[in-house]
Amino acid sequence: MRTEAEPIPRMRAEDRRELVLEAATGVFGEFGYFGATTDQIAKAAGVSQPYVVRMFGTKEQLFLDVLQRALDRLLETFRGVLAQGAGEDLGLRMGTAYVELLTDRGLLLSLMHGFAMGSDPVIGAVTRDGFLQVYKFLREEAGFTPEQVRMFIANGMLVNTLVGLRMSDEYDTNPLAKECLCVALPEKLELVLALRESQR
Amino acid sequence: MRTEAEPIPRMRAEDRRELVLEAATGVFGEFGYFGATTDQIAKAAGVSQPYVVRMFGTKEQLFLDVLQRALDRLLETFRGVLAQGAGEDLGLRMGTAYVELLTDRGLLLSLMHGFAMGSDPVIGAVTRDGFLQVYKFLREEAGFTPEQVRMFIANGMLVNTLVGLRMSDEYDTNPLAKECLCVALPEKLELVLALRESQR
DNA sequence: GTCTATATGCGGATAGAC
DNA sequence: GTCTATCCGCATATAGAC
Repeated sequence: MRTEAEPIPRMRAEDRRELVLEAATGVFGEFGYFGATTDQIAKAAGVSQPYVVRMFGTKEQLFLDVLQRALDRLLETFRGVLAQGAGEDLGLRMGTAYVELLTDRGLLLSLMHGFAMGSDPVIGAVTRDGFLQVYKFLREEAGFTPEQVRMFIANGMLVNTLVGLRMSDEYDTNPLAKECLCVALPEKLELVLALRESQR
Repeated sequence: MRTEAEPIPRMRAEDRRELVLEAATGVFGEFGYFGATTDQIAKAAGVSQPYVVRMFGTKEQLFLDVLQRALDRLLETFRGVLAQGAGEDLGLRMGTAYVELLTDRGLLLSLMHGFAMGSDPVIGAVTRDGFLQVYKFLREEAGFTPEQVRMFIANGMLVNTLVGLRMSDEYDTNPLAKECLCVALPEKLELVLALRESQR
């Protein structure tokens, strides 16, 4: 029973779309493509489930859009760091920027879930291409040596894994988890720990 | 209509269980926990879907058993390498052994999918513990320095990612994919490429 | 030890009103 | 632009026979 006093919250399609993409990023990041439901995403975005499907056509298309958005942000962030100068500490600054992307809940984790879906004919093709875009950027734009690229990406995947594992949840209670985090994420530890409170 | 000429293939529960675990490892590795279905696993193992559920109680328990088996094999493999001597090339030999584990289809990929499920109350707890077991082994048994541990695990996660992405599928057709693989997996490239044929 | 038949619940998608 | 109602298929799990 709606009255004029409580109007349906409408907004421009573009804004609503961004809102849903943001919500979907968080849910896909936490549960993966198959584990996430369009209803969870809808609730997180504050809209109805059919509307989510309506906006993107299919769940798969929504996931692809989430991946594309995540990739765009990642490259945009890296280019921003590069634009501030390409000194010897470029790798370190980009590593820091990478970890700071974790504040956009699910962004890197959605990509990670995508990386594990290489055998899917459509999602696999998109994620492979996205990964290669990043590789190409590091080599050709950032000017990393092959060895630097390898180390940079490897460390990124390590960060993804530890965040996906929620290892920091046990930082205070499990001494081994604390030690593992200190060893695996030197320089980045504080950033990762700072995120604990902000997420649930 | 069965006759005595085509008997139902029975076997000891233990053997059948191992058969199903092997099949489940492959399917979970390819599709992840939510993406895989007990029916796919049953077909891969050559048994009926209800029997798979009957044997393990629930799909979740089956996945947990798959993860435990994978972890056991991983540590068993590492201990085998360590037993052959702890020279300076230990890291290299263990890295090679790790990649060779890829021949057990889905073993490392199942673990990777588990790593992405840290927020699941039960699966997350198990995978965190498993990851820490490996960390502990590397530090305390293999005697790696913190830096060696970080590099070793980071490279392992990089291998997982590229395999999960099926990047090697494009080795022959996409020059950038080829270059990326050469850069990311020096020393391990041949091993990974050799696996292409053996999988589908 | 293993199957067939089936109950049940859930999730993506569609129809159509407002 | 956004919702409610609902269909339909699929996947896990159960019941029970052989």
